[in-house]
Amino acid sequence: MSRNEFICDCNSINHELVEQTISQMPNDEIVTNLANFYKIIGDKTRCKILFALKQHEMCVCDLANVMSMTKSSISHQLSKMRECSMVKCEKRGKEVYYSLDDEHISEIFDISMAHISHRI
Amino acid sequence: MSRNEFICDCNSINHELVEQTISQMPNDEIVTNLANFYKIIGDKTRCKILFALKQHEMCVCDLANVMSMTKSSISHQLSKMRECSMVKCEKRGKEVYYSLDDEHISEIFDISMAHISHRI
DNA sequence: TATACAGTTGAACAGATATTCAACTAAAGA
DNA sequence: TCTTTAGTTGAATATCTGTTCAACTGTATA
Repeated sequence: MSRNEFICDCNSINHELVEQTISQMPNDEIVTNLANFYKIIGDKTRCKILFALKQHEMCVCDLANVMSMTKSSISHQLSKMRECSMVKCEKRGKEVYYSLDDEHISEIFDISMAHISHRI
Repeated sequence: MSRNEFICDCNSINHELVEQTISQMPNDEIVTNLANFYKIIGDKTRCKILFALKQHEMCVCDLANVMSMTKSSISHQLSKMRECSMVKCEKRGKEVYYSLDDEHISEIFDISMAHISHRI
């Protein structure tokens, strides 16, 4: 990348550092996935759903009552969480039981919780 | 909480589990903080800023060039990241140098990255 | 088979949020 | 002191996102 391709014309730019950082930046797909993953946790409703499912598998009605929200609203959120493989579901009779998709989710949630508690 | 206070009138509710989960739910302040923290990482631009600052401290112009974005836009994002103590800054001459606020941020970012890479 | 129930889904709406633009502050150098 | 430069800030706009509502699917039961 040559000098005049830089978007900002400040004189204080550390060109070597900028170019090195660009070259080390993870590819767009990874960054997108990382951001999308955190966007999902970055919502009170979904945080609480994760916390609830960490305790025990639950059907949509259970979750609706835990959260004091409508089934529809919970179902929409669960759909997003399924999309990114945060939760999995299993239909048993008329009910659909949801649980965390894998141990990773629980772990990362614990670490984050500890991190936050540490800062308050 | 008595039976008729439940928001959803399904017959399949596991009342004991629901009440137990509600009682174990972290208080609202903690959930809010957790969600807000992740909302900040849950954005491509801010993910990239974090990645860049993990490599080295940088001024706003450096970051603008790394990201190919305007100084104003970067500055707005840095402001949000400062608010939740993700980054800190230090004015030296005309420039303002930004860096990650503490080791926690770097750690949690690494863990998340490993987690995501694992899933792709 | 008809009905009730658990859950899903798409459209619509309201509130949140990222970027742009222009005006501003503060520091450096002429 | 005047000008330039690095960065900040508030308002405006466009886009995104969470919840609601109503209609729908599939399963259980009377």
